Amino acid sequence: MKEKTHLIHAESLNDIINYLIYRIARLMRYKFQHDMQAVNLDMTQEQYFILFKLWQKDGQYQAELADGLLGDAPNITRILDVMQKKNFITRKPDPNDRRKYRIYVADKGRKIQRLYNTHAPESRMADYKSLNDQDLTELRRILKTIEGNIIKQL
Amino acid sequence: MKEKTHLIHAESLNDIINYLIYRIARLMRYKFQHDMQAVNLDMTQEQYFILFKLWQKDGQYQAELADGLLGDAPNITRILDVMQKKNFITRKPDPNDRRKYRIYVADKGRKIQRLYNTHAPESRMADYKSLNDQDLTELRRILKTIEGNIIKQL
DNA sequence: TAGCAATGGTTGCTTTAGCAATAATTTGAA
DNA sequence: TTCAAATTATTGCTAAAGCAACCATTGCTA
Repeated sequence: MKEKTHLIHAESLNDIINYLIYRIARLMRYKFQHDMQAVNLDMTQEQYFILFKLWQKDGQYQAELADGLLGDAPNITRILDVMQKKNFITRKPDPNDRRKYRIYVADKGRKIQRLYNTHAPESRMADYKSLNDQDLTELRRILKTIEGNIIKQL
Repeated sequence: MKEKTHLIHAESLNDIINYLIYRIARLMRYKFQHDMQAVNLDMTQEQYFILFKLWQKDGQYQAELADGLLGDAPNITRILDVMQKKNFITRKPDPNDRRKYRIYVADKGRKIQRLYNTHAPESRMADYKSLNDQDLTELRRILKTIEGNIIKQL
């Protein structure tokens, strides 16, 4: 028993990467929610991700939004339901294919874009304090590698 | 405009670290679920985290389990409800303080410990393919740094 | 062209997660 | 000692997430 691969047999829960990721994902979500409330916005992180996608390309189909691992179709349906009620987005039926809906950013969705860009950076910045650009590049590389590995196994 | 800090103003959603973490957390959770089903176990990742904590120290109070960022008290209550129904754990009232309950691993919880240790490693290993020990040490360091930074802001 | 498979989206069910409020017990302070 | 404050756990509410089943529409093919 010389081979103690700490890849897997972590002694403590705190060294298990799944657990680290799980906790940090929750923390980020939690902090996001509170940052939003601080600027009087009732928006979740997931809703923000969808808005971000729409800012990049407006009028996407729901199926497109569900791609990129943002959840399955039912999940998107329900998140959009909430976002529509809040006037973040609008659904417009596609004239060429009556099964489809195109999703557009609505008034409040635009307002959020401005608000977020002016208020969020300082708070976001603090999350990465004492880490340099190389650290974050490394982080991205490693996370994307793991993501790719997992997807390959599904 | 020379200062393009890619810390914050990521061009693409895929470079935003929150999003990367969010997606990978979901992927891991998803994969965990399916790995469990492959060995005929109806257990979620969260339930596993709680079991892991109990394997390390049996008979913890619910409040202790809620610590370490495993969710707030109501969340733990409900997860334990499910785990109790499945005979993963048992709740025993504390004789010294009638508000408290001690949580113990039950039969099926032990069985899972054995099963998981025999079946999971290969699958878990594949997640980190093409990453070496130094990468993972770096990953832990960076994630823990971010976690610390976020906690400081709450 | 008639029928069947595939596609896009929705609805119902369960679990996780956070918030607020509540109940029961213990602690602490006047 | 008595009464208020803190602690422990629970319940109700809403949102997110995965699964299965479903409906309407489109596309394909026999």
